[in-house]
Amino acid sequence: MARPRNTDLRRAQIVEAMFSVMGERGYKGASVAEVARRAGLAPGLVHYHFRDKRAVLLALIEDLGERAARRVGLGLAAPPGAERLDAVLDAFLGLGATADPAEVACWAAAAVEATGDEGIRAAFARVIGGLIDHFEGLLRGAQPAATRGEAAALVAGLQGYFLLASAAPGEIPRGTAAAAMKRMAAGLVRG
Amino acid sequence: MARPRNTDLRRAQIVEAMFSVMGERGYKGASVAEVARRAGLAPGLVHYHFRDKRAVLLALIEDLGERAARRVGLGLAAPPGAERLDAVLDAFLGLGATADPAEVACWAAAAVEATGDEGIRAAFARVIGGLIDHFEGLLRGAQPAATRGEAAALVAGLQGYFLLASAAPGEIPRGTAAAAMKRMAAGLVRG
Amino acid sequence: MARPRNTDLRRAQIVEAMFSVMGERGYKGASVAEVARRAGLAPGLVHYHFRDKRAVLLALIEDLGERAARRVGLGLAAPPGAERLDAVLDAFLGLGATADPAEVACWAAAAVEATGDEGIRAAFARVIGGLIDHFEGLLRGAQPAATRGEAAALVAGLQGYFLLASAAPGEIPRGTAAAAMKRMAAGLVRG
Amino acid sequence: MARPRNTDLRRAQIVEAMFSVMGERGYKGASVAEVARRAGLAPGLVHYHFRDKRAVLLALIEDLGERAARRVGLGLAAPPGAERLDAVLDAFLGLGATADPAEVACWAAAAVEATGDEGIRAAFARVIGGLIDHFEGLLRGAQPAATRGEAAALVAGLQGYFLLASAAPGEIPRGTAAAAMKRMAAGLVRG
DNA sequence: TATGAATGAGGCTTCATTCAT
DNA sequence: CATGAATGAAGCCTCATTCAT
Repeated sequence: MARPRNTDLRRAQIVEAMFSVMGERGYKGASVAEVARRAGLAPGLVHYHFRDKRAVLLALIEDLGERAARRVGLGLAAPPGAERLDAVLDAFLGLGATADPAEVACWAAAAVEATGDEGIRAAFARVIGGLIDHFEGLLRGAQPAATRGEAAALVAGLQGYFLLASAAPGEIPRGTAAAAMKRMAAGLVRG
Repeated sequence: MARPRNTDLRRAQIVEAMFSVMGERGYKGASVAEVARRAGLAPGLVHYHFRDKRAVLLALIEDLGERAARRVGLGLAAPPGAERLDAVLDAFLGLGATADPAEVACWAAAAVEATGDEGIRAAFARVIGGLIDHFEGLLRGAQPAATRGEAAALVAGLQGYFLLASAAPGEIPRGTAAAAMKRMAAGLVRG
Repeated sequence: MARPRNTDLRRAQIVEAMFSVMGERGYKGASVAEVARRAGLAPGLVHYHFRDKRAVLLALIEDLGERAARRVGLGLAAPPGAERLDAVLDAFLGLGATADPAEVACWAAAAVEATGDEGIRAAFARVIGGLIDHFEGLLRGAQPAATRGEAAALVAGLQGYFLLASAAPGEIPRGTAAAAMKRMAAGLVRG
Repeated sequence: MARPRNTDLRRAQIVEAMFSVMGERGYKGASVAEVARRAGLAPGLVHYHFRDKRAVLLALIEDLGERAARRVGLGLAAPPGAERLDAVLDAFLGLGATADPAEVACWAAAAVEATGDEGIRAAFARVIGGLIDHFEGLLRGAQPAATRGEAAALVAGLQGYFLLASAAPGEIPRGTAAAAMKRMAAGLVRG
């Protein structure tokens, strides 16, 4: 007897739905009702598995970090050094087939919420910090004198690229701007 | 009676207040009542001078463009070429004393709204396009072969810097990351 | 131009409606929507004039205090001393035509909320304290050695009478129990 | 399998938990989930053992009656007459070490619910009636001409004392007001 | 009996917008 | 132009109750 626990599954479903809705409407615009609907769940269930809407955002921010880590992972097949950095940048810039408008928009929406909320900011900063860590390693692989500040600038560049790709797509033609982004990164490597 | 028209003054007050509130709480979080309060006006007056809240955002986006143009103007005192580009970047990165958290946060909040609204997106894109124009000229001044895609990447980098400075300030130490940002720009110039 | 302020009127209407609804259903059972309906107002208006539902309760508690003071006032026509105490007790016990089920039930409902909320408790205590003050004076008028503890016991007795008249009316036949209540009070006066 | 029946135990646990929670938050504020948690049971179990939340309240009211009867019992060790009445009053007024905030608050919360619900009112009235019976006997033991109305007034006084001790403790100093309460009771006995 | 997930109604509150003055 | 009250639609959240296991 006793129902089997399925909280992890449900939480994942809800975060996924929040990901999708927030990508379209931002955090405030993502109503809990709509998130539940898109997850195929009853409205009340969201609050059974999460304390409140904010907790869903926190979980989503973790999830964004994992998605980013996966993208980094995609590039690790390449040989170390400049080539590997290049491959990872490709994975992020979506030169391949991995571009995802929702993911891109979620980063921006999460950042906006982070601005006004201490706790969100901390979670967001942790994830961004992890991303910078990854890029610091990649940069060092190509240029041993690379600094953390440079890795941070690189991550900022990617976030900005995401931001504009989402908010002013016409002005940021994915191909050419992405190529220029890589050239900027190359500037760091050459020192 | 011929009461002197003061619509322009009022509109500016309201946009300024929106700028301030939205910098703290985002667009959806900026209630009309709070905007009015911060402008020192009665709530009803906002809708006398603007059709709706969205119209205030549109006006604010214009305003952000003008603020950016002013920053560009700050650098025009420098001699043309690499030095001028450098001076303008300084003005944006706030290496001088011009950093403004509200401005930075407003860009991100506006971008998020642009994602989900055709009209906002168009206005935002126009302003971003104008900014890219400016940087395209600056880049060309330093390196005649520079492309619009490179200018776009540069603007994206600045926006990303703003985003993270606002959302994860601890991870983006203003000094070192800003310096790296300039080095990235230099990479573009050297081609 | 400019709308005339009518906040005081509206607040009074809302408190009156809360008085009525809460007398029937208790505080938690008194939904803001029902309170608004009974006041003939739109639901949102309650929160325009009061920060939240709790603030309405606080205002209502003040109001209960004023209603009680008015009852005390009714007895002040009687000559000082035992007669005046007697007249005030009559006013409270509703031996006359002043019994009001809602008032009686509101006292109990307010007391219950006071139990679990520091701020409500403070407001409730202040009003009860004022009532005790009145009765202390009345007791002293009849028996100079009377103490505040005796006044407190008398007020407690009245509150208990209200409570049971509201919750177990069949067991507290208004006439005979009220008479006994007065006899108990008389016991205090004789010392 | 013949699992041993434990319904009575479970019901008692649940009533005890309701007693505890309701003493802090009132009836409406006592969520079934919190009651279950405090009973150490799963939420669903409450509705297995009770038709609904209201049924728990009805059981709790019975329980309050039994607690009161036990307090009366405490005083029965004293010799009949005025002394016994005195002892019972002591047991109720908590002059000894038996004061229990939850019990006191539960009486008030139950009374409030009784106001708006026929069935609850009946159950509450029955318990109050039983209490009045006890006090009628006690009063008669001390003063043969005592009436039921006097017993009712006495019980009302005790309930009011409970009410204020719970809702405005600062205004009802337990010691002196309790002493005055006893003096009021004495007034009845002397007739 | 027991578990804990699921449901859906309803409550409080916020807020863009309208309107009488 | 200006004021500030008024409206009503959502939105977030809680919770009694049901149900599959």
